[in-house]
Amino acid sequence: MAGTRRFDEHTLLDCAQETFWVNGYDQTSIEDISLLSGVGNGSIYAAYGSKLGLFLAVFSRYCEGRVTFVDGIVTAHHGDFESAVANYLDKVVADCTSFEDRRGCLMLNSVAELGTRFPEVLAISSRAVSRMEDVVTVRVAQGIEDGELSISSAEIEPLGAHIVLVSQGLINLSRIGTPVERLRGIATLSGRLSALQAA
Amino acid sequence: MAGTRRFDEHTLLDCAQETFWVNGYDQTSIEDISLLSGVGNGSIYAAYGSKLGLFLAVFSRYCEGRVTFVDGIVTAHHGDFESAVANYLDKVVADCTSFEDRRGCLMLNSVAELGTRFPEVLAISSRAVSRMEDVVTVRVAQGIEDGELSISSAEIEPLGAHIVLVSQGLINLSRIGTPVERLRGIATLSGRLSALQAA
DNA sequence: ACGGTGCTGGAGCGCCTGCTCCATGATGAC
DNA sequence: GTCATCATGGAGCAGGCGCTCCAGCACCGT
Repeated sequence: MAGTRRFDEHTLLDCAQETFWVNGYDQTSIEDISLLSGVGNGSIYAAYGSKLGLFLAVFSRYCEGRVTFVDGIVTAHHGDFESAVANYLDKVVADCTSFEDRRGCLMLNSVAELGTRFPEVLAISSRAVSRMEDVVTVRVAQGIEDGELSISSAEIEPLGAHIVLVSQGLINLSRIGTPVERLRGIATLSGRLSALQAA
Repeated sequence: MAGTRRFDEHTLLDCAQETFWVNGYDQTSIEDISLLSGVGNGSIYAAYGSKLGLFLAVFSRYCEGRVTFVDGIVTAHHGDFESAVANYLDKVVADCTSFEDRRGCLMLNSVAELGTRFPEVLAISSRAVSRMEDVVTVRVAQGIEDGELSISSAEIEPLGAHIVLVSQGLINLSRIGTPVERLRGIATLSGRLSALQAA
């Protein structure tokens, strides 16, 4: 077939993600992305149809990545339940404070900016959050099986959701510029509480 | 003095807040606010200087209101520590689910949309969050005094921050459309964990 | 009554940006 | 080697918006 795609989709999505993440959706113009990535706007519109189309491609990929990130942390860790929670929250804090501009999480930022306007953003986000909760909930269930914590079975799922919620709260605090040490202090306490260990 | 202000500032700020909250900063035009409030744009620019100036006036007032909201809930409640936390989280869930469009919290939304662009937004927000944490931390300290929970004094402040963080996490979940019953379930568990009561 | 002060709000300017169009040339089939 | 195909990206269009300007008028002090 003639006329095969010549631009590198991976590079384009990386550039677009960076710009959307730092500047937000409305403050990002297609021209910004075009200049940064070297891909002309005609090619972008041919491939994604609209600015929103490009954004949703970026956004879906990002959310997938976040789920994988959480899954990686939880799956890779070996240790009791309390240390698993502590490890998870530590990794989240380390991740979100690694950006000097404290840009937060593209998913959380986009939900706040675009949730009302574009239902697709809410749909993609809530699916991603659900999957994160599933990953954590599985670890909670395993903790019960191993006798590391005792809660009623009806509370397994809320506990998974609670832990994910706490991680998002930490990212939020980091977004407003909370110092790392303080974040770590809160994360440590939150982790112990989530593992039902009196402080 | 001649030429006294004729438009009602309270009405203007209410209209502006509503529009900024529902549509976000960038999607709100001065003309929108002008039409909704009946105040001409010349008057708005005379009073606030710029779109950002108007927004910051709205935003400061909103954040003040949120601190007062939290303070009112915590101060008005009489009961043991666990019920105080449960009551606080319940009220927050009730508040943010009372909007059918699940618009979330103007403070959290604005931090996400404008945090990078306008440092003033971060400054105002972090001050407001600090004050909320202070209010809750005072109640935690009182709980210790009353012998309702035993944690080291170094953990009083992180626990206050943790509880505020959880409330923001719940608002976030509500923003993506989580059903009320599920929010309440998570809030109940989170409350018990925060009060160091095994579930 | 009267005059002046300064608020008011509609009209308009300039800029930005999402999107379209099209001449170009690289590509692959034959 | 030749040709048809189609991605490419710069130029341009149309609409929206932040902000300014100014003529008019409501208000208050005298």
